[in-house]
Amino acid sequence: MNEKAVKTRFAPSPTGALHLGNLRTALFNVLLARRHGGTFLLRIEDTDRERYRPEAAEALMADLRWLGLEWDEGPGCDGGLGPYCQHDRGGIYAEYYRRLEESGAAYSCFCTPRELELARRAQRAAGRPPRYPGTCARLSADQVAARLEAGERPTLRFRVPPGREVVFEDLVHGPQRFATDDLGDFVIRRGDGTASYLFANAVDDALMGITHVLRGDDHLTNTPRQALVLEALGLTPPRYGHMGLMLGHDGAPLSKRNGSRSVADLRGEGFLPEAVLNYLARVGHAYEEDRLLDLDRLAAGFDAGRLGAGPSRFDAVQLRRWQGEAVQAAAGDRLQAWMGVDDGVPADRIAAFVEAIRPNVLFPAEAREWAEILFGEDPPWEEEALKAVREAGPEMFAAALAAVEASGARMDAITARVKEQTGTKGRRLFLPLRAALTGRCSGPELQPLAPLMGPEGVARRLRRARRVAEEDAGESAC
RNA sequence: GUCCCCAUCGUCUAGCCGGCCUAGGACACCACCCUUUCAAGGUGGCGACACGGGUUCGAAUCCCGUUGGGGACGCCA
Repeated sequence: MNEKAVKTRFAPSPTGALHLGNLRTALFNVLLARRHGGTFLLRIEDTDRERYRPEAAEALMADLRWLGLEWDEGPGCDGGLGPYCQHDRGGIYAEYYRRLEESGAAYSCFCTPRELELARRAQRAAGRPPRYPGTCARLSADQVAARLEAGERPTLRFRVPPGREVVFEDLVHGPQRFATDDLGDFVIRRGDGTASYLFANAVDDALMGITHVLRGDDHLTNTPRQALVLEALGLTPPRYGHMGLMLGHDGAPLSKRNGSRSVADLRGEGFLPEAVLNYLARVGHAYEEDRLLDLDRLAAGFDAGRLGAGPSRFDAVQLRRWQGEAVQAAAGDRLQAWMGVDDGVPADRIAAFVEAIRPNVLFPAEAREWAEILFGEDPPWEEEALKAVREAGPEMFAAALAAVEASGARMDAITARVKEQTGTKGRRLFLPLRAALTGRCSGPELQPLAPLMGPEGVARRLRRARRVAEEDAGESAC
């Protein structure tokens, strides 16, 4: 792309939570703008009063901010081309509707939803494509006036010119060509006077100076309609790039059932924004670098020409992989806040605690489990751990206890003593100790864990293990 | 039904104008190494050009068809 000023946008409709699929298109538009030093605009497409949810727009913006996807222009960030909520743009649209009506490019349609539905059903049944039959396309001015007089509330329909071809160059698909004869006349203004998507979205892109739009493949066939509207208005359309949709892990459209989650869900689970971003940036786009990249580097490596045309599937395993990278890379104090273990970990040991468990946790919930294991009074046993302790026998823990009395909570002293007195080594040495101290067979390195628990904590756990091992010995003796 | 899009390892993908591909990487998986445990790390392995025709000296790469998936055809966006 060599255009001077690239301007992209994200234009969600506030009908619900921001989901992974939408977020990905937002991300790519941010990346494209940043890559070229351009601007990224946010526009709220809230023309549908039926589905509009007032809190959704705020939530959406909060989600974008959480991810670091700030907009250069949009709500709360006036660039002189607002307003940026379509609900507030009715006055602007009115002028363009007037022009379309005047030139005959649009006409009033009095068909009711019921009639239209019936017509569509009949067409389908007859094996024909369901398209507006043109019932109102040739109403005379008098007829229209009379029906308006009678109180009918028509929609405004765009008159698709017959026998033409609309051609455009898609950023990811290359040259595209559509016959207007395959397009039915479509509604550009609802009966209640609000603007429909096909109209508002296209007009606003042009009015707001958008140069590039990256959107889902599902919009590819909308493009010729939008191009026609803009052409009739003498406005310049942006260049479009339609990327393959992100599907669920089963290949079906993304839904709750097959992996789709909202940004709010992800945040609630403890996903780090950079993990989400790094994952999504690689779905439908490839990076040379397969390590965690910040937004600037993600932008630097972004190339709209490398966007995939084919669909891709959501994969939770890969998302988790990036989460792992993000946790390892995060600064200690941020991780501390993220873990939220201030209540369960003594203040003077919290920093060391964070570093000790960092390699072994993906989510705050796991951090809290480790806090409970290390600092709780009576941490729970895992079955395998209990087994390991019983098999080890009480002598091992007695020896460990002696080491703690002599040298404190030091793993090296403990293992040396136990090895010396019982002759165990390797897995048979470490596993029972790990089990005794943590109640688990796997986890963070023991070396830094012991000092965190302190001599008292270590001793208490060793006594508990010895007791359990003794009970077991007694039982077997019977 | 009409129109449109897509098709490389299990997943994300590299492969853009055909030869440098006995198809590369990452994640996952498996094995080994390392570490007196688990994990991390290191090394290696498993593993794909949907199918059928063309074009060509030569095709994953170009063309056609088949199959499969997706989308649009809404007073949703």
